[in-house]
Amino acid sequence: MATISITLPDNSSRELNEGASVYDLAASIGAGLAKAAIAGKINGQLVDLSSRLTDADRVEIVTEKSPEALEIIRHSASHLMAQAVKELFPQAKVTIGPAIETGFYYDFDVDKPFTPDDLERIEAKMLLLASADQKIERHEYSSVDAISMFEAMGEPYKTELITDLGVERVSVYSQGTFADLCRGPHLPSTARIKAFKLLSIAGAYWRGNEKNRMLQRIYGTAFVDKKELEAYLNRLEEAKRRDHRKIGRELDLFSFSDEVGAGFPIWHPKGAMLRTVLEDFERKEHLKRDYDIVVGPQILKSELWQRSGHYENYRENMYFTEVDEQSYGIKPMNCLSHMMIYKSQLRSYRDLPLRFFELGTVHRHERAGVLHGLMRVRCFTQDDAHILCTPEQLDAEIKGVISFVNDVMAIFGFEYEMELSTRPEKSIGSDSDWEQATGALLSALKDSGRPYEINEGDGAFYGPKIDIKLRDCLDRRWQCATIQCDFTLPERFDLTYVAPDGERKRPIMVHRVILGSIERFIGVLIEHFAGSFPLWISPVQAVVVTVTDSQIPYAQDVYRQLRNAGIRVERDVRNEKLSFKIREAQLQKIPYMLVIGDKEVEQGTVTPRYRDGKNLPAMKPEEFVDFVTKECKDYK
RNA sequence: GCCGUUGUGGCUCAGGGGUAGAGCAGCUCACUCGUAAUGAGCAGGUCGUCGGUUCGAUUCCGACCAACGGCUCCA
Repeated sequence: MATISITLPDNSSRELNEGASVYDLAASIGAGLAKAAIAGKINGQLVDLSSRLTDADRVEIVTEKSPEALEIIRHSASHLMAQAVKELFPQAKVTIGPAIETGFYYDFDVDKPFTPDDLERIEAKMLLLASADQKIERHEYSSVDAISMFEAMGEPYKTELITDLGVERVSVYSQGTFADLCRGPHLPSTARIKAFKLLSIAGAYWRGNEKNRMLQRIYGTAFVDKKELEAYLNRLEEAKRRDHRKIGRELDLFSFSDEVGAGFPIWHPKGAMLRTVLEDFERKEHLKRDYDIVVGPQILKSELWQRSGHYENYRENMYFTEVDEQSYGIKPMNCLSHMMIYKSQLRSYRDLPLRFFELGTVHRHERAGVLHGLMRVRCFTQDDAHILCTPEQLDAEIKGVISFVNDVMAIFGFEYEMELSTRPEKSIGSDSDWEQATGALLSALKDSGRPYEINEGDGAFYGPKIDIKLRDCLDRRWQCATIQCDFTLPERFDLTYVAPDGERKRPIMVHRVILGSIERFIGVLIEHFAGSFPLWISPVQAVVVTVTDSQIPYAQDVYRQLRNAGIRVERDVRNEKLSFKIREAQLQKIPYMLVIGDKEVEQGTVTPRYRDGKNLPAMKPEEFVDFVTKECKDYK
């Protein structure tokens, strides 16, 4: 019999009989590997274990430990779920069911939406089908045959998919009585799906288009083993515990009220203090980097919004009001007053770059279904700036913004990722504008030395942009900072500067935020720190607690002294046991509890207890002031 | 905006066609206490809003509002 030669990742080679599969290769290496194998990679291409090898292939065995394993397991789990649904609800039409970052989902077209009870039944069925050890087999068909096959099965979505694929041949994976159009690869058997859980039901549009029919989506997750599944489910629980809406209420930071209106947070004293600290920080950091602080009005004449194009493109999201027969638009963005400040005088190239910074509060009428705590609101404050510069300066300005973002994220301890979005199909501006701006963004990204991704065609119609997504301690990503180049506004408002040669030229405008919105950023901070904010941003940094009533006069003195020194201190001189007061301060996540008993009164000291339970040595109140001041200066 | 779920005192939740309960929080009193809950008593709700069915609705039905999980959109 003829043999073929296969090269392994370590560059060693093996001889196998012609027609051997990936599995045969694994088996020839070792029984253990054959058992652990779940798929293969032939010349870099993921394939099933049953795939045939040809001479001179480079082959890698994918096991549960491989990075690709999870995706395959989840994809197979989604097929298993579809099979379970079809068995329990034969009238359900299957559509698509991919693996996603946190698990998998499958969309079904059903007359009656699934209920939580259904979810349990489906999961139970899946367990049964998994343990049945059904072989998962791949078959290839011509598209024509596949279409008539799925037609016969009464699966119109599948035939639509095949038609749209526009290819000659498609692959179909089957297990038991269930068959699904799929590229693969998959596990060799359903028994290999060992740890999964269905999580939730949701509506989702067919092909993500809201004009299409709404399908019923079931989300689930799957892992290589039960232990990892448990770990993930625990992480979900932890996220629930850290939910900023819950902690926001517990720490009395903010609230929402039906009477005020959906999406309009009201900031309680402690939340407002937290904001104030962040805003002061921002002003300081912007001034350091040669930004000018500006302030514009909350409402501007509607004519101005017409000129900017917002009226045409953004009207649904805007609030309007009319006074003295004059229509005004409540600003959804801060750019217009910044434009007008630029235009208030003749600008020379010597004036540029101009960097206008505003903690601008904007109102946007977001669709009702998208509101989410502080993460998505209808009234929020952006740390917004518009940089107006010459084309030659663009490069340095973008780099400056990225290094600004980098500095700020380091202070808060966030990791982040960057994405460049390039020219979309519908866009304005010349080719050279786009080339230059995209080039500037790209070069700044390369310069940053950090990994970045490119989203082809995902930019705004008015210019390319960099989105920055920070990662919190649970590895979730949040869009906060963005840097956008804008060709429209300078054009529409006819912004110019006088160039060295005396010619009028058009400046380039960069729109950027660092934290994004104060609201969202605070939401992220709350979840990241689970409410235990670093000392420098804690709304309450310390609380003076007395052991008994006899220490009250001294405690009042200490409180006054710290307040006067600018420490955000509270006092708890209630007639309660110390342990009770400690507990309350602990639940409020106050960094320092300054315990005052007879000993402290005698010595004129306080004994700070940190919220981790450890005491600092007793110290004079002024020493504590120095300590906190120093820590805050270092952004601790 | 769309699909689904939910809406009972400040918070967490129980209950259910005959106008409502618990714990915590609050208030009062006693205890004067050294690092995560001292005890006792008191008070607090037109059961999201508006309609309908009914002798009678907080409970059943409908509409609206809001929240929650998603979709779409986004800082």
